[in-house]
Amino acid sequence: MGHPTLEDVAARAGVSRALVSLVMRGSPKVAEPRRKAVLEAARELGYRPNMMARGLAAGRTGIVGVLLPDLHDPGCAAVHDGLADEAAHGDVRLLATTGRGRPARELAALNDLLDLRPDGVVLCGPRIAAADIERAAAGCPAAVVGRSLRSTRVDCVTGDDTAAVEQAIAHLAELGHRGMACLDVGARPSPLRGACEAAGLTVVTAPEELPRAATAVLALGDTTGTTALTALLRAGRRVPEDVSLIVHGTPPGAEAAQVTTIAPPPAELGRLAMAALLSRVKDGPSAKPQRLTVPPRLDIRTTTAPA
Amino acid sequence: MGHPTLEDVAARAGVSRALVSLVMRGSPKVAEPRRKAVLEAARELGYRPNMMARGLAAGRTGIVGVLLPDLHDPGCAAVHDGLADEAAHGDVRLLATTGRGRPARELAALNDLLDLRPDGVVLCGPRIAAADIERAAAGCPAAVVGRSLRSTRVDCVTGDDTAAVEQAIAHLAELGHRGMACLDVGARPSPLRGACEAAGLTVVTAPEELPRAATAVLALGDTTGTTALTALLRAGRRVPEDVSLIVHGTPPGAEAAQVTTIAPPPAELGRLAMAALLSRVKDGPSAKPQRLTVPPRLDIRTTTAPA
DNA sequence: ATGAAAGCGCTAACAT
DNA sequence: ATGTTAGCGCTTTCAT
Repeated sequence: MGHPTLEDVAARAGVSRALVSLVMRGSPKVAEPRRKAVLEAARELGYRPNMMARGLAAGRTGIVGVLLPDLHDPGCAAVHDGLADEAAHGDVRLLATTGRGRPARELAALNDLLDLRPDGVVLCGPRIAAADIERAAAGCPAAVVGRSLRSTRVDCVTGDDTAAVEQAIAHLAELGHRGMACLDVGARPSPLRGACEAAGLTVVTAPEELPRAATAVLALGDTTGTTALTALLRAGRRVPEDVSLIVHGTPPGAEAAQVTTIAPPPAELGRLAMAALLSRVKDGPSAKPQRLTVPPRLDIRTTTAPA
Repeated sequence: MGHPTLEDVAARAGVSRALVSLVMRGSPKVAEPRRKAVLEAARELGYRPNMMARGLAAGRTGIVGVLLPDLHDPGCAAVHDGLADEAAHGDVRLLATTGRGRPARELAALNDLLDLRPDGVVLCGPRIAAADIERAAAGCPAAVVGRSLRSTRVDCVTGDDTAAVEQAIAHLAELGHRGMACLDVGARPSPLRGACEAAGLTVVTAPEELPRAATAVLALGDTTGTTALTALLRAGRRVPEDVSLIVHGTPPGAEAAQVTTIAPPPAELGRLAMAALLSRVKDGPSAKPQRLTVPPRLDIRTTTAPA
């Protein structure tokens, strides 16, 4: 035989199925002796509720699906932490799928998630078409982190990129730097590149291309954050004596390597998104979508110093 | 109304429910005109199969649950890639949960996974008790990556740690290094530390503690990998001129930073684990457990040079 | 090749 | 406080 069912537990405890169901869901209206007996029987049999059956019968699954573009992105990991923290407040379990870098797979992963009939979905930095997101949101409460959609039903939580660039530049300017450059390694151009150019920064895509005159650099991108530091150091330029470095993003090891960073706190983004989603799940589709913008946080460590 | 059901599709296409079910699962024994009509109707209604109902009725869910200790671990991300690659060969969807660093939460996450009645589960570097793993494996095919269990039903795939240390030391020795040290930053001591000590390496837990005499260091741990490099560089020691560095693990940016690494290829671990699991799913619990050990791979980049 | 009918394990409304 | 019952949406024999 496979897994024991509610019925098995009921038989062993000498009660009805419904009573067991009540006990399993922690209903307060079951007499103590009965409850004890039921729990005991369940334990003895090694019973575990079947979420498939429960979800089907209840019309809600208690699942919140999380779509991640890629597990390698440390920013997404931090967002997920925030999601999980906040999810603890609701009666909800997080289940993650990933697109592994390809939009097509991301869409497939999202569809797999939706087939589970989750109570809601969170899309982290989705690369799929806006129309696909909108379609998903039509059938299931949805929140998006790190991308701003014009939508009537999706909650969006994003960092304030322009402010981030401005603050980074301001910090460097305050330290007396005049020659600043922006380093955007990474396969695709960072969404921040535009803001950097607008702010008058020279943008280069490799450390060697940095103008010698630059005494300060703003590096873009989570994954390439500490890479910029090592590249600089190995090129024989001392940091921060010769050149100051600010990284935009939340690279792993930034703290250990003591690099100054600026970024919207990713866990905060996650927390806000989950909070918005949970309230949307509670209030029904009526709730009007929230569009939250989180200010960046500047963590001054030891890679920035006076010019 | 909520989501359209099989019945809705059947009604619209003017056929029976069973026929639609066959079409949805791609059965070959449905006449072409009918099939077309059904698919058309499904598309028009925006039908999506309900996995809860399907899983309940079919007795299998097509889900493989993946338990990750922590999304921040780049090694686990790579393992997951391998799992996903191999999973594409089976008719299976990956769903991930995480313990976020705490064994208690990891166990909870595992239980949530098991409640879904997955066709199988993969545990990546689990920190929970062996008994808990064994219990899980009793009800559901299970594979473990990165930890070796003595079990009659769990497949285990691990890297060969001793060989890794040996090869790292051999590589350094070949380059003429005699003073070698091992750097094990990280909250908990690395499982490799023992092997390093056994090999006669001095183990220190902070870069400053490295003996000046050491001309080569073996750094342990995925997350702290490039950290070791920056710490060395910023301490004014040139790499590899003054000191050679090998990192054990798969730190993000290792390639970009050109650091020499040694590690079992994590994606390979994942691929093997999923392959083992899928064959176990097919063959039933009868299959005897596989215990696979993957040899390390040495990636010589630019942080190691002759003494 | 297609349809009819019996569940899968559970919840929820109702009855007692 | 506890039991009865009718589904939830689907798969799967078994007829036809």
